[in-house]
Amino acid sequence: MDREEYVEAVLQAVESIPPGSVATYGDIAQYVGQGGPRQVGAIMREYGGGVPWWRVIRASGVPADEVVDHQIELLRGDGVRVTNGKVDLRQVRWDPED
DNA sequence: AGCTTGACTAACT
DNA sequence: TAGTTAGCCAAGC
Repeated sequence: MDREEYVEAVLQAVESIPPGSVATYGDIAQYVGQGGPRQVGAIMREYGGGVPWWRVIRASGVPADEVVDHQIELLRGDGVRVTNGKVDLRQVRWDPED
């Protein structure tokens, strides 16, 4: 699989995250079946502009340091419960089944 | 070919 | 609960 295809796959995965849900970088990597969390993060940095990138957060439930503030707002706008700057993964974690 | 870097993680302390 | 450490994977030099 070429890097370009990998990027597409990741972007697609992110696009398929429904409003009100979030996924971790690791989840995306796992879903795509290739690369790792860091690769996903790198892609979001470059090509994330066209997808709901704010629904992708760290496994700890906290968004990337760069965009914490903005991202939290967007998430809340999606109806995601955010407690003290952290997302409650136990309840809004994305399930590919949906 | 070897080293550095980073929207990451999980395990330890 | 908060810091640190080691592992991770691909890209760029």
